[in-house]
Amino acid sequence: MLEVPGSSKSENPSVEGVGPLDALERDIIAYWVQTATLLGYPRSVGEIFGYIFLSEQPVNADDLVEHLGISRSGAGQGLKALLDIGAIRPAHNIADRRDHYQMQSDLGVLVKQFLNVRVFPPLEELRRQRDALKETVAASRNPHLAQRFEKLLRWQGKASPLIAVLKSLTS
Amino acid sequence: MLEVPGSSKSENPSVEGVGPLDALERDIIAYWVQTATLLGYPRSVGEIFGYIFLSEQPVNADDLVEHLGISRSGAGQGLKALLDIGAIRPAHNIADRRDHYQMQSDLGVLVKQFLNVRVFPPLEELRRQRDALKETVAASRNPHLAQRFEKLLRWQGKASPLIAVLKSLTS
DNA sequence: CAGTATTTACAAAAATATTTGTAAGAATTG
DNA sequence: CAATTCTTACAAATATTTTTGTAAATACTG
Repeated sequence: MLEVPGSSKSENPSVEGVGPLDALERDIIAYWVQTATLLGYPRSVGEIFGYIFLSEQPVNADDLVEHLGISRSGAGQGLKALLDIGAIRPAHNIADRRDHYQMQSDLGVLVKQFLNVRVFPPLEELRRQRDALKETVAASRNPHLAQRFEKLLRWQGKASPLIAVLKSLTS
Repeated sequence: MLEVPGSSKSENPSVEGVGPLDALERDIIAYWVQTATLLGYPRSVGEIFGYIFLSEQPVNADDLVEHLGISRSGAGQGLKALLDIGAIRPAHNIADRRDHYQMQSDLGVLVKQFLNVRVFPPLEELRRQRDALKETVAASRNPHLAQRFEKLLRWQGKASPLIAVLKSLTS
């Protein structure tokens, strides 16, 4: 499923293309797959990022198809997902019409975009819903529910400093 | 799929058991389902927590089967998952042999257990893998890979203050 | 300690998410 | 601006996760 990125056969002395370097590269990709999984991304996204992390040159979708054995559309979608969170960035001025990408070396950009795209929007959606429920609970004149929501809002209050820390990373 | 928790028919004046209070309760459970999803838990876990959040009395697995329309084993597994992260706690001294649970009102306990059970272990596993890869990369004498790992470790350095903040919540 | 009730473990079924293949849409080049 | 290449969108196929049902294990009661 995984081939050697970046280096051509001539640079890789291992027999049958399954030498020590390949094993290391597989392990590194597996590491990124785990990282992606932890962040809620599918395996393929981790593989793609791993491949780009390994590759010395900017990478295009067809490289991924060829070396990771995934479909063209899977490659496209994965690249889009990584671009969305700023994990990779377009590499310009390449003598090839196809879009090429390379690793985003600025961690700040990655964290910022990830928070803005993947963390804050669902969090704000939850806050919106919570606010709406709070109104309805108040109107319901149900003392038990009112008490539960008091607790919920106290929780929210305690959590907000932490969210503020994250927000500060965004600026 | 959802029935009215806590309150018996006599307390609930709505016709056919589908009055305004029921709608609100469904919405509140839906809120917790979304929260659970955000944290990587399946729908059922969110429903169970929502039901316990709503319920005035401690809840047992059969209550969940009856009111949420889930299977007995699903109820058991969901309760276990919630117990693991400290979202609910056992309610003792109940005149019933079955295990009863209620909402964990101490947010501190919840955050602490959640971090210890769900966040830190996979993070440490990644660190372990990263350290192992670092060794292998150093041994490989591949300058490009070495450079990539330098960057990775610099990233790790920048992220560690944030992890330290989380760790401090654990104490 | 025998009998019953409850919980846990695990394989099968169902539901959900991911990946793929194809076709339509843009963009680029000559 | 026609032809070609590349990308995007979306339905079908595949893979994975979640839920269920049953059976084994454990704990309680009389």
